Amino acid sequence: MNEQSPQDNKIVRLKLSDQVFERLREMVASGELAPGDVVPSERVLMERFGVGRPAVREALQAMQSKGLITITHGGRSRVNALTAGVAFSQLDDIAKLLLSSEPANIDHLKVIRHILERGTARLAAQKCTAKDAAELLALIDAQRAQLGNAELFMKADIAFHTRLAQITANPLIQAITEMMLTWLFEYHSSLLLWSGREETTLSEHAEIVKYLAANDADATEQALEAHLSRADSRFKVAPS
Amino acid sequence: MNEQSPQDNKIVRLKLSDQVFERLREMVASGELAPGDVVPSERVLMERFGVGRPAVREALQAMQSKGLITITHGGRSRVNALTAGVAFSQLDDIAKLLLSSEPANIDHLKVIRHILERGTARLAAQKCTAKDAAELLALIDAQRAQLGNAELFMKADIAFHTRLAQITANPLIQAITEMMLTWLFEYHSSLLLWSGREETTLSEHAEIVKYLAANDADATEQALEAHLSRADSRFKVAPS
DNA sequence: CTTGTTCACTGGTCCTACAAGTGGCTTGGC
DNA sequence: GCCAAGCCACTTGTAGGACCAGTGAACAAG
Repeated sequence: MNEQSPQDNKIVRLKLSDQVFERLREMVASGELAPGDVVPSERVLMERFGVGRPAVREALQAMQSKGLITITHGGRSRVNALTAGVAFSQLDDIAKLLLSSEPANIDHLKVIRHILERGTARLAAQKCTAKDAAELLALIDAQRAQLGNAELFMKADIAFHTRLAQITANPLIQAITEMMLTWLFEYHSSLLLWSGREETTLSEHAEIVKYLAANDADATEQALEAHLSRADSRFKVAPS
Repeated sequence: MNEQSPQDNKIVRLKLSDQVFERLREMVASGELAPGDVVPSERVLMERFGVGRPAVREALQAMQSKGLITITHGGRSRVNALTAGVAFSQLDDIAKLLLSSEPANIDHLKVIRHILERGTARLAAQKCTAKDAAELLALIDAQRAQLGNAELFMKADIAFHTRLAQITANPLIQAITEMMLTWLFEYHSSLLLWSGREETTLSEHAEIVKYLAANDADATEQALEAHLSRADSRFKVAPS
């Protein structure tokens, strides 16, 4: 018999809207509501579940905030394709709070970025094709074209790292990489300072691609780590 | 002048409830609403923002689903302490869907676990103290006591890996580690099969602690990787 | 075939009413 | 003086009705 804490025995009442949400999630999980499908209207769901409009609306709003459906005023709500990116986007609001309320969280996030991108680099090096390498080189050229525009340069930087992650064929890695970089960039966009090292960034990117193309996991990992260690200075908060 | 996609020019109307949510989030971000504080009641917020009760309720529900506040029926809502764990818990619902809808996502998640825990192990090996090592050994003993109970054994396993992550002094790493392990465990709890290798798990844990205590980052990483590679077989989906 | 209009549907917002739950204060008993 | 029980004013949960604002399909006119 399983040991339980006293709280395990408590009867936890679910709100009506939570129960409606569970039903809707089950409909998505089972395929009864498939991506692209129209979501039954509020009035239909009221009748089907025998509840009032507030409970239905609360459940639908929860579905939308989790990225499961898209609600349009006056239009018919639709079921979204279930992707990692959609799922993680619900973290955006609170990520902003976590990063602004505790400056140390910026450094914590950087550490995770290092760990994830090093592992990603190793994996990508094992799977990199000539096409992958060519597209990464094209992205380096596109980034070079943005010299002089800090914001577009950073966006191109994110595109490079996200495409690198794509080589792993792991959609979760790709989504998490893009999400973290977006947070680091967006949070600091107002503090971004020209570091004067963009050419260094570009040549480091090219070096990484060289090792990726050679399918050299160790060299790719080391080049990536060196790149990240130097690039971190770009994300330092300006002295106050 | 920044290049913009056609969508950047669209006028996006914010719902009233979204605007109320923004105000509430700003109050949390600014400290006007601090952890432990009572959240103003629905009636007070209706008056303050000059909106109807539905808009206020929607915004408060969004705050709760993001873990920012706790609402109790009949009681006064409270502001939560902002932690990574609270933030990530909002992913639980959709993580279940992602993992059940696409079996490949289980493998994708395992890959990320490998990458994160390897990096975590390296970092932890650099920071491990005798106290850390002693507590890990105690957790191994506690896990040994759960032989014969698959569910509690797995919970003890999660506790071991989470405590290991704690050594890094990075709350984000700790929260993410615990979250991922909980997903992998919970999702498969109905499919869990005795692998007969629990003693191996325990001795591998002890080996990891030995290298942690010696502050040997390379050996810790390799031992952890070997452990994860073997342990992965335990999470295989039973043939259908 | 294109464009404009209409209308039935959709979601957004509000108000009123009542049910159910919580927490603080008061009172009575020991 | 302390503690427990009860009460009440507050809270959130749920519902129905009403009206506003937006969308999309159908149809008519040019």
